[in-house]
Amino acid sequence: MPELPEVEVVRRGLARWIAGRTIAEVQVLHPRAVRRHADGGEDFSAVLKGHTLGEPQRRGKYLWIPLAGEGRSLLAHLGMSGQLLVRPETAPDEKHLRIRVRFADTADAAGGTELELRFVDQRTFGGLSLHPETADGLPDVIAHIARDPLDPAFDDDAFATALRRKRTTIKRALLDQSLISGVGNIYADEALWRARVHYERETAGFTRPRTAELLGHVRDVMNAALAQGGTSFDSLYVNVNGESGYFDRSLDAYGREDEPCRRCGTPIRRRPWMNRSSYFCPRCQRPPRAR
DNA sequence: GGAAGCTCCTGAAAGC
DNA sequence: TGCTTTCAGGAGCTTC
Repeated sequence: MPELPEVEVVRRGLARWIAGRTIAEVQVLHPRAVRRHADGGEDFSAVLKGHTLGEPQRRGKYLWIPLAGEGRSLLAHLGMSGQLLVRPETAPDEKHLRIRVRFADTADAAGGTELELRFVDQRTFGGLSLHPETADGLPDVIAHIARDPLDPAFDDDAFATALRRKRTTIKRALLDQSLISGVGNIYADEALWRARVHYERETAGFTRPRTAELLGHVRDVMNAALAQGGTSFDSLYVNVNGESGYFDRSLDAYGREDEPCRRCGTPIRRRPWMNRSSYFCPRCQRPPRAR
C-alpha cells in the first residue's frame, strides 16, 4: 500500500525518466482512473497532448508534475494499488492498465527503446487529474493537505499544538492528512509500536515532549522504509521499474498478528478499527482506561 | 465546525 | 470444483 516512502520512491523514478519529456498521446483506458478530472477523460487526454512535463513534486501521498509554462499540474494519487510504471512501448499491457502516456521524445539512450508511462491500478482507488496551481505551486485540490514530517518546513510545534487541540485518538490524528500528511495505516502502527503508545490514546493528553518523541519515531520508520525502497506485501506496490521494496521484512507490528513482539515476546494483536486493522503489542502499548 | 462513520472498488484467500 | 464471503484501506462525502 503506497504511503509516503513508496510515493517518494516513485517520484524519484519519475524525475529520472520522464521530467522534461513532451507528451505525444494519452490513452484513458478506464474512466474511474480520471474521475477526479472534472472535464472527463477526453479532455484529460486533449489537454496533456503536446505539453512538456516539469520536475515531479510530492506532498504526503500525492505527487504532481507541473506542465511547463501552463500554471497547471498533472496530479497523481496511487490509492491502495496504483502504480506509475515507465515501460518500453513493446512490453505487454498489464492486466489493470488504466492510463497510457506516450512521449514524443522517449528514445532510451541505452537501447533506443521507446519508453512510455503507464498508470496501473487494480483496485481503482487511485487516479490522475489536472488542476490549476495555487500561488505556492500546489495543485489547488490538495491545498488542504498538511506538510509531511520529512518536509524541512514541517512545523513540529504547530503540530503539537494542533494535536492537543483535537478531541480524538492518536491513530485517527496520524491518519488525518490535514494535520500531518503521508502517514497511512502501516506506518501509523509501526510508529506507535516504536513509541509504545496504544492507538486509542487521546490526543489531548500528548505533551510536547511526548509528541516530539512520536514524531521522531514516525520519521525514523519512514526514513528506514525509504532506504529500503518502500514496503510491499505483494505486487501491488512497485517503483517505476516494477520492482518491489523490502521494508515489509523490517516491520515490527503491522501484519504480525500472533507473532511475538520483538521487544517483550508477547503475541502481537490485531483489532478491527475503522473498517481496517490495528496491530499492537498489548504489553508494550497499554490501552487507555475506559472512558 | 469538528468528529465519526460510510462508501467506492477489485481480486486473493478462506470457507463451505 | 465452484460459489460465496471476507478482507485489504485512502480519502471524499454524509451524518451527527
